[in-house]
Amino acid sequence: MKQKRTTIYDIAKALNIHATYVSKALNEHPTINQEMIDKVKKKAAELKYRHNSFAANLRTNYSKICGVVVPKINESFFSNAIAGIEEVCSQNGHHLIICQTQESYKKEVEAVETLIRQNVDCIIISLSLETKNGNHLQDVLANGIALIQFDRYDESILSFIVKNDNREAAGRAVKHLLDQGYQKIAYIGGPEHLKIYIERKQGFIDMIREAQISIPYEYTCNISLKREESRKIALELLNSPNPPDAFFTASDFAALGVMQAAKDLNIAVPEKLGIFGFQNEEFTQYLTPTLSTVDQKSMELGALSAQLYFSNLHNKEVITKNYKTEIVKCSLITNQSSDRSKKGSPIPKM
Amino acid sequence: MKQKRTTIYDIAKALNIHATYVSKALNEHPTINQEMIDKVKKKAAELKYRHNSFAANLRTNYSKICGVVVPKINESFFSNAIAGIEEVCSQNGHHLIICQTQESYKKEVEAVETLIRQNVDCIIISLSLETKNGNHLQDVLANGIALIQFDRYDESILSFIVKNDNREAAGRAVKHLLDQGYQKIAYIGGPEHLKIYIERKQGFIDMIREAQISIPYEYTCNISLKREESRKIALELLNSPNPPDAFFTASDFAALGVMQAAKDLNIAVPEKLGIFGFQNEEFTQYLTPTLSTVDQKSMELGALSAQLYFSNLHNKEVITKNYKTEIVKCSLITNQSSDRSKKGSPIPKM
DNA sequence: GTCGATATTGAAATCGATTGAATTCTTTTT
DNA sequence: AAAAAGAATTCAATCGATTTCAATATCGAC
Repeated sequence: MKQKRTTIYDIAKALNIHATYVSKALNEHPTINQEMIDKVKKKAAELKYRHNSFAANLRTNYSKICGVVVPKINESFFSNAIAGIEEVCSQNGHHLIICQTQESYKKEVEAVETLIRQNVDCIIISLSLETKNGNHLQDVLANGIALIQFDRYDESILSFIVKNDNREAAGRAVKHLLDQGYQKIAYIGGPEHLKIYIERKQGFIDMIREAQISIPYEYTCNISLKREESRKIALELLNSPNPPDAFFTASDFAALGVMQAAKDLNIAVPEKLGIFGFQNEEFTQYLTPTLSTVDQKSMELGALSAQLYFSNLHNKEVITKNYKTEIVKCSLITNQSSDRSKKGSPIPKM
Repeated sequence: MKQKRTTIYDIAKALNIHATYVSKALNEHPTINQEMIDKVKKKAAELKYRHNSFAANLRTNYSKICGVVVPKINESFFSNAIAGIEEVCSQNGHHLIICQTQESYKKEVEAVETLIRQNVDCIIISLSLETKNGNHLQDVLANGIALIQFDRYDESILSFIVKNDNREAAGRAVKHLLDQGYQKIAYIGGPEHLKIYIERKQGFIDMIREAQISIPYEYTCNISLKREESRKIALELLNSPNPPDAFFTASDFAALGVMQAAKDLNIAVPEKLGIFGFQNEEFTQYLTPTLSTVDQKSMELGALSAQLYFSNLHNKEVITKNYKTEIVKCSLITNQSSDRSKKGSPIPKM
């Protein structure tokens, strides 16, 4: 059985004043003089009083809780984003309920449902891979809950969007490969119902076009973000009559698969094959050779998402409908897997 | 402004019955017949009714929320533990509020305070490195909130404890090193106000004693879990007149530092130096050579922690005071860094 | 010393669901 | 047909904080 907690009534009784007064004192209501505020606070501490969020939230209809929905909390991109969100939220006296979708659409719908039920003030979400559209987010808006999408979003839903300059960053990564002398660059991307993968591919195409080179049709593939799949795809391409001399992938896990394929076939990286990933997973720096990747500034991305809530949506009487899309610029991390300048056996950075 | 939600009163009005009845129907109270239950549920769905947790929780004093406090959600040990906790909690209709302490005592106290305020039913915690004692957990118990400590615990606090067989697992790891022919094994551990580090060291000592070998005093060091620190310590030891031929460390990050030191000094691993870590961080499998480590079965550990709540503490009128300590057995992952059987240049597993 | 203005404090309603007791309605029993 | 038993439904109180409005106290001015 849970203990009965100290309430404002207990404090009121102890001080022989009215509970209303206690509430006001604790909230430092302007009509209460400082002396009383101190007195009440002292007694509250003495009686180990703790504000009961439920009662307050029921009355005010605000929970000071942000719901966060991400595919996996243990992918570093997301865990860093959460760290950013948490920092900003706790600065603003808000707490986090975190839900994981495991890339499942069904779990995502459930998570959103749960968060609405929990009466969160705001939902910060990154869609699952299975999610084909964001219609389930309409419910969030209908309940007057602030909505912010980051990284993986559906732009047809009215909300703030925080994303990377995926297209430009992809372009810069490909440019780097070209600058290193790679000519036949293959691309392994993700499912194209998600905008980010369209953009990354577009950046790849932009740069290939700009360099006025042409690549065979089979060099671009949109289906795989996972290690094993990418490994197979890379093996096939590398064994073909006209193999690529570099890979740009939309995920580090895909790049890892490519690296594995190169090892399988005893192809030297970066000498014979350049590899460039995307996402800056922690493991990229532990590989041999270390993997070049695009850092999405995930922590900043998360922090910015939360900031948008506090500066634009929080406590705003009328939600102004001028939703913006904020862009966080990626930075390139060029590691050994794409760096031909130091030829010969690379010395691990470690 | 947040929307006003549909309430049981709205449903009651629509069906011309009493709100109480709606509540009971939705909860499938035994005195309500099925026909009515269906009718009410149908109308509820029609009106997009959502149960308001706050109102219910205020009344019942139960929130169906478990608070989780961990040092860092982005260390794989913890994120896997959280995944295990989440699975069990969601199976039991509970949600998670997750707090990060960043290994800071102050943040840990705040997190616990916050969770009590949020009226969570249960707190599952793993202490921060800075935490010297668990006195702040006394408040949790005083509020009748169930308490479960895992991995890093203070045994003087009355609670369930879920931990690994640290001592035995450490012993097995050291045994493995001995079996591989290493004789001069050094140990790098963590701060000994945390029981787990005492235990791991104890396991190390047990096995050294059992093998009837002696090691110099300076071979054991308790101060470092971090990469850079360990690297320095390893460099010093390896440069000493009587260098160790193997390291057993209480954390993978420390092992990583040792590996780095070996590389700095051009010492072949595992030929000249064996390394064995602890925790099974994801990166261990991406290193060259791959790092041997102890898998703490973190997901099971988390799941078991949550299960203890549901099977022993949840809805129990009198909290029976026979708290138990549950042990989850670790499994050894012997990788290249300690495996002399395949001599010569190791082929990465990848 | 009275009036009015301002500063303090109190009363009462409210948020939405739950719960046990009370009431009404239905069915069975005699 | 009346009484008893049982099922279905409603009543009323409650959880703890907030908030609006009313009441009282305090102070200065004339």
